[in-house]
Amino acid sequence: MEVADDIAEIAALMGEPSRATMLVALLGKEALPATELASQAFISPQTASSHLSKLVAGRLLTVEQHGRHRYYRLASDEVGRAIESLAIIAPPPPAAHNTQEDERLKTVRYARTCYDHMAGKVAVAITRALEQREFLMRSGRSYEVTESGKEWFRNLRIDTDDLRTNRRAFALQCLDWSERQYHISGALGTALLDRLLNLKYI
Amino acid sequence: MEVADDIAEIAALMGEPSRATMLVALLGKEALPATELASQAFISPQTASSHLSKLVAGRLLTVEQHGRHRYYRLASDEVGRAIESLAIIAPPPPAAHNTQEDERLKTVRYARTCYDHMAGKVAVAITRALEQREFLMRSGRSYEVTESGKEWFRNLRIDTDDLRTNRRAFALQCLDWSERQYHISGALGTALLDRLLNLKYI
DNA sequence: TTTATGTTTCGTTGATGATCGAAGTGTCAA
DNA sequence: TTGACACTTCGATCATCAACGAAACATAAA
Repeated sequence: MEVADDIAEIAALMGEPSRATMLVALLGKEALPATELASQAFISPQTASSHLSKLVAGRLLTVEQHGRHRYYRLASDEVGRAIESLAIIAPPPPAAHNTQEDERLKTVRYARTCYDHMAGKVAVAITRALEQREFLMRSGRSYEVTESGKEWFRNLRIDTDDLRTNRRAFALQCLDWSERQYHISGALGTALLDRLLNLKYI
Repeated sequence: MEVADDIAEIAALMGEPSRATMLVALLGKEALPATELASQAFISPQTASSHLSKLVAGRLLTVEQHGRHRYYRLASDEVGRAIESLAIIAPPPPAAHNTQEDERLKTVRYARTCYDHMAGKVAVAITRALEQREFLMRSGRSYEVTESGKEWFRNLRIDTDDLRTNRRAFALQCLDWSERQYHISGALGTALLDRLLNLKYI
């Protein structure tokens, strides 16, 4: 199995805790120097160097030399997506022990655009608020907009009837790995995000 | 890093060649017994048993006992998606040595529904055909439907103007890992697939 | 130049884990 | 009951690889 070996190679690179930590660290930031990554993973610079060179050889990271620093970043969006897709399968809700959460993790969670649709704390919060005010209702795997919801969206100059024409991608529930909660994606989510960005709410 | 450890655990499970082979084998089929998986991975039943129990413990697979057989299957669509997302990052196009391709691989590639949108050989072939007849034109990251294309779709009772109302998810290019080619996804792709399934073309 | 800092290479150690033989349990068929 | 088959558990072997100390290299500031 040619393909399986390729997959195994990539997965093995991500399957080592120190490397996984560095990769996740790079999910949030744009690029980080080797020393910073080493300290985040609690390993010595030598060990980090070894890991990083493997990640580069495996095409998961790219390097850029600036003076005596070497800045590492994810090689592509696909790598980021792959890491997220693994996070989604991770163990079920960790039994709510929110006490003193990791600060870096918060940064990642906060207002992450998630490439195409809304995600992260903002999106989840907005979605929950919309649900509580009964502007949005869950319906199987997607959301329905209520009458009062239509009006609310209209105030934001978002025509839900217009978007709805294509029912399929209208307002899907989308599992956000960092919050492990559902939020809206699809056409409605994108329209909402665009609008909020225009209004500079975010 | 709580999250990173979770990711590492999942990735480590996928990062062992024998396990990866079994997972990929399950991507195509619905469910397979332990012995079959063992032979596909070229390992003894004992070793396979060990791997499979780890995959079940890691929530990547589920088991179902039928008589003296145990049928394993992917635990969820998310697991399938994660495996695919890893395959996408795999080494660049393997330099076209199509001679005598693995038979099982072909089976996976053929007419794979890819959960939500069209994928696999059929979808790629259809998409390319549509492009060649100039029913479809690439435009950045999405596709545009030409005038002659509109008519062709209308014959299939697919109203492109209707779908187009929501421009965003209308007809995205979607990279299929098994073919490493772009094909259509989004509203148009789904509508086309539904129609073809109804007409029993597939 | 000297000194400090960022990073790599080398060599060794130690732990983890894949593998299979041997032996066991459970299920089906004769 | 007696086999045959599907699968698991146990135990031992063996290879892989993460980790760091030591040393080297490279760049930048003193």
